[in-house]
Formats: sequence, structure tokens, C-alpha cells
Amino acid sequence: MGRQPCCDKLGVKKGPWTAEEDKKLISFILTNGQCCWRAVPKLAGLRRCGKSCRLRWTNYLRPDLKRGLLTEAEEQLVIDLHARLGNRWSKIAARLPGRTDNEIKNHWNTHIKKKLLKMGIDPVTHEPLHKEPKAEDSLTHAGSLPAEPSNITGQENEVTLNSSSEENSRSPTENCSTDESSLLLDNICNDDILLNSLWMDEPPLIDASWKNTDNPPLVLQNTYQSWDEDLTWLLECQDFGIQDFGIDCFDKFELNALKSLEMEDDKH
DNA sequence: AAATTTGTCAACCGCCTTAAT
DNA sequence: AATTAAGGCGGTTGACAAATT
Repeated sequence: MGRQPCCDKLGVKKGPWTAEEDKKLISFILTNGQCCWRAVPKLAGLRRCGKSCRLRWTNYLRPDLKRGLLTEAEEQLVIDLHARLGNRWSKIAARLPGRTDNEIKNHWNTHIKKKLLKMGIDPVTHEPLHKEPKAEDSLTHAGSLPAEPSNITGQENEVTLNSSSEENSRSPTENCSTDESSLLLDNICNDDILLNSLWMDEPPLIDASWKNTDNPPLVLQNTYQSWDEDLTWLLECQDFGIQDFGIDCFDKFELNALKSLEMEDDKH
């Protein structure tokens, strides 16, 4: 009855991943693609739960991940999206290429939350903590325009709030006050179709903008910079048949995954 | 210099939805 | 239709690092 168990609970390792485990997982996924996490630990020679492998891959090992702190523009975007979506971190993360829900959630809890509180803004409702009773007061009170969309300007204390209500009639592009954040927000908000897809829980559009830039892919710039010395093996990707973690590699990887899926489909 | 506090974030836990049997 | 696991998600924890006393 039902499906087979995800993994043999006995002998499953927990805790921090070692460099060796990471290597095995990356090697396996780059070769075979992402599919059937239940089978991954066994096939990759890992004493881990499939769930743990998926988490490790999506949150830390994926080649398209950015590393490091969120930029101001990204932070602004997170605040704006949070005002609209609440704690739906995966939805928010879907709009920030190279960022994971876990990373955004952590950043929210450790940085943004405090920042907003410091500014006198409730991080849950995005309303002022001490709301003035008079409407005219709210007009003069920085960041106290509940009916208006959110916006953090470059100035520390000038935060225009977004209504936590899911009815946001004003064009979100009007929120943008910095060029950088404008660009980011434009990607999401300026397009009704995109916004609708967000609300309708449709799959996000693939963001491939970095593929067209003259700059090296972020993955090459940042992905493994902060890793400990044990991970220098990653620089020797050829060891497991990977020339680099750049664009081509990832495209191949995606193709590999698709092939695997197709093969799975053929079997059925 | 040592002890304590605070901050950060990777990883786990448990719940929910979806899908397989 | 009922049962069970996979996959996905958000909340929470705990180890470690950095800052402070």
C-alpha cells in the first residue's frame, strides 16, 4: 500500500554536511540531474535522507546560487514582496534569482526585521508601530501611508509603507526610488502578467538575465568564495567531469535533468 | 585574557498538499 | 476511497563566530 519509504531511518546521518558529502551530491546531480530525491542518497553513496539532500542542494550547492548578503536593492525587493505576500518565503525567493527561501527568511529575521523595527515599522503589518489617529498626521509621518505602496528610499528613516492588504491598486513601479531597486522591481511589478502569476501561484518565469550580461555569472563570482578550505576541490571541477560552473555547465546540467525526466516518462 | 552576550545561518522539524498504490 | 510517502514550505533550533564586558 502507498509508496515506498523515503529512506531507511536507521543509519541516516544528520548535522552539518562534510566537503566529501557535498562532493558526492554535486557529482551525482550534475551527472544525473535532479529527480527522485528518495533515490539520491543511495545512488550517490550518501548516508543521508533524500529530504536532507534536496535541502542541501537547493539551499547551498546549486550552481546558480548567489552568495553573500543581500544587496540594498534585493532587500528593498524583499520588503516590498513581504508586504504583499507575507511570510511566503518561497514565493519571495522565486522573484530573487540566485536566492533561496531559507536565505531570505534568515535575512529577514536577522536584518530586515530589526531595521524596520528601528524605523518604527511593524515588520508583520508594515504599518507604523504607533499609528497616528489623524489622517493628516499620517501624511507627514515618514512611512505612514498605509494606502500607499511601500518604498524605502536611500534615506535611512524614510520608508514609505506598503499596505499589508492584498489589494494594492497603485502601480508598484511607483514604489521604486533607487535606480537599482527600480530595475529589480520593474522586473516583477511593472508587468501585470508577472504579478498575476505571483498571485495565482503560477510558476515563476525563469530569470536568465545574468546569462546575457558581460559580467561573469554570479555563480562564478560568488558561489564558492566563502567556502572553507576543505572545499577547494570545487575549483577542480574537472575531477568529476565538469569544466566549470558557468553558464554552459548549468545549461548542460539542466538538459541532463530534462533527459532524465524524459527517460523516466518513457518508462511509464 | 577570559567569560558572557549577541548575531548569524545551516540544518532540522513538523505540517500540508500532492501523488502513487 | 483509503493509505502512505514524496516533495515543499515555514518555523525553529543549535553550533559557531564576533562583539562586548
